[in-house]
Amino acid sequence: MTNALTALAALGDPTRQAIVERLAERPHAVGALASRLPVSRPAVSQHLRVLKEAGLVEETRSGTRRIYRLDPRGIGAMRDWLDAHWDRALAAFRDFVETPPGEPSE
Amino acid sequence: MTNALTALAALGDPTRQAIVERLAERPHAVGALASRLPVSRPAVSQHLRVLKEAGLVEETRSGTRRIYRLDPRGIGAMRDWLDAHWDRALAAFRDFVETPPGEPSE
DNA sequence: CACATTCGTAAGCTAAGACTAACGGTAAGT
DNA sequence: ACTTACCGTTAGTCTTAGCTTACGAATGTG
Repeated sequence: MTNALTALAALGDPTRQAIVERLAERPHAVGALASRLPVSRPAVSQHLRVLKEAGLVEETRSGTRRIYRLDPRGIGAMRDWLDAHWDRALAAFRDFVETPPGEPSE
Repeated sequence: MTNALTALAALGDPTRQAIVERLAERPHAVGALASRLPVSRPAVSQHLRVLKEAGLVEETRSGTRRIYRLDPRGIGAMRDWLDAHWDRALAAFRDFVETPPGEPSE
């Protein structure tokens, strides 16, 4: 799935943020990620599953190891979502400034 | 605070995502937001506090009402973070393709 | 074939946080 | 001054989800 809201929810966890930052440098195996994180290897495995279902990482098998790397499409979907809301926020801000005495909502 | 990781954590909750989408359209008062969400008004108030501390929304008072609107700076910080990781993900992907038999991690 | 390595999954525990209800405070109207 | 409207805060409950331990599957090696 490449849903921006699902991806945002997946990146809400600090451990998953750290995993994404490591994977942004280069692809990693599960054990290599866990050795540099304050959580156990199964915990990393569970986080990788969430990130994978959110479309943020991809998996390739190399022997008994699973190599994980970032999926640029997932990151791109989030960026598009933020771009759209950023533009709309600026437009809403302009409307807010240009109409001093209005009813802003229903 | 305008930290991208804090902002991402704040946007991890579905209710806060819905609030941000409403605020992207136009500024809203707390009660107006709660009337269109499946949660109570105090819950919306708590979510708005988290979003405010994350630098994603701003507050202006108008009588007894508090008008909330998106803070473009917070959205911009998240977009910058994603841009950086998107670029690094592409670079790491190139390295991965160009080095078939390597040790991908330590 | 036996053994080691790497990893995913299941079960269980625990802590974080999302929610509601009740209360208090401030501003506008009459 | 009294009432109404709108909102933040607190206390408390309860669900969610992240973590660890234990186990089993898959691949590679001697």
